[in-house]
Amino acid sequence: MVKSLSVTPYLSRYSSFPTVGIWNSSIREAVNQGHSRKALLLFRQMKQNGSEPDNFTFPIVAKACCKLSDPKLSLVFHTHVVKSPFGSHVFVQTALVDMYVKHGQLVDAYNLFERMPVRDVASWNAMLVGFAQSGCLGRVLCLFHQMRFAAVQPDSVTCVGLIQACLHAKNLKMVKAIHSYGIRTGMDADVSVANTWIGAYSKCGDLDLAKVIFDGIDLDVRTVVSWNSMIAGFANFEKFLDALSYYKSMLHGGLRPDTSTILSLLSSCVQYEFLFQGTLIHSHGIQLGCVSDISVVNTLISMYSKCGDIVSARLLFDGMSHRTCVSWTAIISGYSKKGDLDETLGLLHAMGAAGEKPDLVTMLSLISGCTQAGALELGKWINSYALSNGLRDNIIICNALIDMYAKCGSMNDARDLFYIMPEKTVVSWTTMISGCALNGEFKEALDLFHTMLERGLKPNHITFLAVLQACTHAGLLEKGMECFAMMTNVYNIAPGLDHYSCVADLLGRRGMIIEALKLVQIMPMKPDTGIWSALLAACKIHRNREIGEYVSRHLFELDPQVAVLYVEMANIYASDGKWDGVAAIRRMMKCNKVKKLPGQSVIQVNGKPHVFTVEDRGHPEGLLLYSMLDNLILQLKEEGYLHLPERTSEHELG
DNA sequence: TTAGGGTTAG
Repeated sequence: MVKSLSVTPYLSRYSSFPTVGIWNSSIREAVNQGHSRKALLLFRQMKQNGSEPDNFTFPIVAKACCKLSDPKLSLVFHTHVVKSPFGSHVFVQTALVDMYVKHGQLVDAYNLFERMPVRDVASWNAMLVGFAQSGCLGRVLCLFHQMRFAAVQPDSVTCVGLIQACLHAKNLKMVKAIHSYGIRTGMDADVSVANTWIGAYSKCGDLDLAKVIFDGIDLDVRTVVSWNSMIAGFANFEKFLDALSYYKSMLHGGLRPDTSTILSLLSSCVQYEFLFQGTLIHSHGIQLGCVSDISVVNTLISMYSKCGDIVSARLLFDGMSHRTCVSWTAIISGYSKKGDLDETLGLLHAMGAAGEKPDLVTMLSLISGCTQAGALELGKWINSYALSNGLRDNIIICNALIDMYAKCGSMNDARDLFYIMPEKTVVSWTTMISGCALNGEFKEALDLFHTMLERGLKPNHITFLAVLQACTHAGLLEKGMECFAMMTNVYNIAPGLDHYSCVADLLGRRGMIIEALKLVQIMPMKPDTGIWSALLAACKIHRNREIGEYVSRHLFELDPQVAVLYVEMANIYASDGKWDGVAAIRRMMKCNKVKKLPGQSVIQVNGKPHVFTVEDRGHPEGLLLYSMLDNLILQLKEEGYLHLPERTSEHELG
């Protein structure tokens, strides 16, 4: 039955005896207002009225079908088109190609495209965008060449499609090549093309270039999408303050932010120190009417839990009338990061009871929670859960599980999983190398690194960091220096501060303090407290008071509130018999109001966390623990390990 | 043309 009443508003203002043109305008109006079902009803009514659809009608109806994404409906529509005398018209066939592309039916789209007797720029674009969105860069480039061979002039849509394909392939070089092609052909004047470039460069990590393009768009031409693309770029790299500053400029310029702006901004707000600003954005979202959008609520839950305000996150979650898998994951992730495994598991069960199944991201949040809490048993349970739910075939899940096993000290489980993985990525190898380094399996770490290279995998900056850490902990100076040189010479990876820290630590531990200091002085970035601390520790081990004083001056300047630094320097003076130096440090600590908070270790036994500090006698089984420790030290000495560090090596201070 | 929950290091 045709509900004629529901479609009359679109027709009544034109005529009671509509022509094909009037039918087309009415259908177009319904589609543009988002009323796709009404558009289809109008189309049906048009045919029942005896009006024959023309080459303009079909593309509009195809657009309605696209929005409804119902393959059955599309098939019915296709049969209508075939029967029509306009079925072979280029507009109509292009609309069909586009419809199949939007439904993800690329084979059907391409079959139709290949049989088209005439193709215009829109037909080529529809197919090209289809391949681009599926990440087939090779096919996109091939189609682009064929298009130019067929003497069809590419336009801004072609350009956007090409950029999307390069983004899928994460090919920054190709993005730049297409950018220069776009400039040569004058397509950069189109704001939507410029917006795509901003998005492309920021996704590839080149935020400076994104800024250059953004600045190049005239103020009165910039759209909300231009601003959103820039803000999303900062959000991708968790640069909240930059994102916020652009948001403020956007407001100053009189533009009204939309849901996308709020979502990006919220997703970049991930630190406790920004919680207040996050709350302000939340209220902006309410003013703008965005919080009725479920995605915004999900992101708010995530924002509050990442900023450490799990209570607000839970309030929002509990107040939701409808929850998706993303909502459950956001709150589970919050509790899991907090280390609250009881609540995490409770929510996982509640999720199942509510009829939602955990997906890949939910599983990753759960595994990462176990890793942080050191909950090996629960981690194993999640492993079997993933296995029985068909999620254990996923490389990312396996990588997270390997990391969990390694960080919980269960290297055999990590190995078992690593070796049965049918396919491994650089992340898998890096996780395993890093796990070996963490657990003192230095030879295995280096063997894995070489096997990885032999298999033709390209290590990244994190792989090198893991390898350098293995070398540092094992004291393998030559090997470490070899890998450090390999980074730049073979793999063209510029070492970061962390890599320099590792090498400085490696040199310092071996007593090459002058060489370590020289490295710190010549490196291209400003040394941080970490690298100076490594040098200070080396000065302490090798009793180098002179360089120790120089290093500590830098450290005091950078952060005068770090207690360890005073302790280390006092130890250097004490070991040199310079008691006036020790006294001076004590005075500095008092003057700067520094208090030494002891470091803590946490271990879970039978699901219960136990917290320890240095020389902690407060544990209920403290006496037993220390007698066991003394026993172990005695046994080690008997085995020939004579140079054990003293348990109370720290100089009494504070 | 822009957007939500997440794996390797730190």
